[in-house]
Amino acid sequence: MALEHAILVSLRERSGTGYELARRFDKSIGFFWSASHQQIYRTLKRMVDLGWVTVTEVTQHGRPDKKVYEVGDGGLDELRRWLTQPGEPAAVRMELGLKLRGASFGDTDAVLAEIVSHRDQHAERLDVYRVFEKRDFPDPATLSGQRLHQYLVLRGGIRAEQALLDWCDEVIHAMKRDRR
Amino acid sequence: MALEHAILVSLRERSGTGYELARRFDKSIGFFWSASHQQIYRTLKRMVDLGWVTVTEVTQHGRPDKKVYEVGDGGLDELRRWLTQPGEPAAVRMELGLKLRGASFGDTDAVLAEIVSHRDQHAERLDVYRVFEKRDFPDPATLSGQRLHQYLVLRGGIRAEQALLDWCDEVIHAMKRDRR
DNA sequence: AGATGCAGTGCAACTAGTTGCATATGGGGG
DNA sequence: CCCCCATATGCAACTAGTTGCACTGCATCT
Repeated sequence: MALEHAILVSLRERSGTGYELARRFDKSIGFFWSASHQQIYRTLKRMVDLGWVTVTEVTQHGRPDKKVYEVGDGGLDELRRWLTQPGEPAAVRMELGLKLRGASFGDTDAVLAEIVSHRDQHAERLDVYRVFEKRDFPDPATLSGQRLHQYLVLRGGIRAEQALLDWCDEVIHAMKRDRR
Repeated sequence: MALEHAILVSLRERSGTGYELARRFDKSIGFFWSASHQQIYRTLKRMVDLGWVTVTEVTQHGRPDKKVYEVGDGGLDELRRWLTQPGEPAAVRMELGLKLRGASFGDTDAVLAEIVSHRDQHAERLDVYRVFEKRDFPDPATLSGQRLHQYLVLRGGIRAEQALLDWCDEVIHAMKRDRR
């Protein structure tokens, strides 16, 4: 599984609490790997047992105490091991494709309406990514190392959303034409 | 979950055995929804209990007996219900993005090598899809109904693979430049 | 005063999906 | 003759991920 590795990458960039990790998985990391806070807490516990991360309890004033996690030597070893170990290319999972394929057994217009709605959501995400791109990486040609890698991951998100958006538009166009 | 619905769509297009379904999930349906045979057998059993599909045992000569599944009225109802019920847009899950983001903590060249390998696999899949497109849908402008939907799903696969391929090329180019 | 929201951690029960194994029939190749 | 392959179905045990709930404490909005 990769959640451990997602956590290792994120904690390596900056140490933090389970709560903070959950926030990150709603934002940057979450653009290409999602996880709920329950899953994160459970996994952090397991990672402590494995010796991959160390935990420090921090007493706070005015808010609940927290546990700050850091990547230990075992975690670094595992990170490096995972990075060199090849994996399978991602299997595409398009629920909308499934619905489209089944559309003629039900309400074709309802499926079309859902595709229109998804189209708009992809357009919105794409806008968000484009803003990040302009704001955080105004001059991509000068990037190097970790910063370059971050930029390239964002480029992947942009390409994925753009492809989904274009596909939705193609489907909407073709289905509207077919309805006439 | 959507496996039930994937099976309903597939069985609606043509009735068949669990084994046959598993074959289909290795091919056409599998391009956008994968499932192992164990999962399929278990789900089929549950669907019989739910009254969504009916099963007929067929004695065979020369090979093991089989169970042919068909979509029943309950299954058709469920299919229609599912088609009108909106769902979330797919969360993008890019393990390669994760590795890229973590690359600077380990062996950058190993990550690059994996991206090159994935690039080739996406190119291969894309070729397969392009062959299907030319062979099965030589004149897309004339398509209608179910055939049109099948074509559009294939178009989604093509766009997804093309986007992944282009992204891999962008990453490879940028990382090679950075290495110099 | 009460509601809402953010920060913070966690259990219990469930659904989804994977991996390894077991079993049976019959055909083809070494 | 034995092993592998294709057809065909399935259990058991595991890992992964979701959903719903419970608790604390402070700040801010109504």
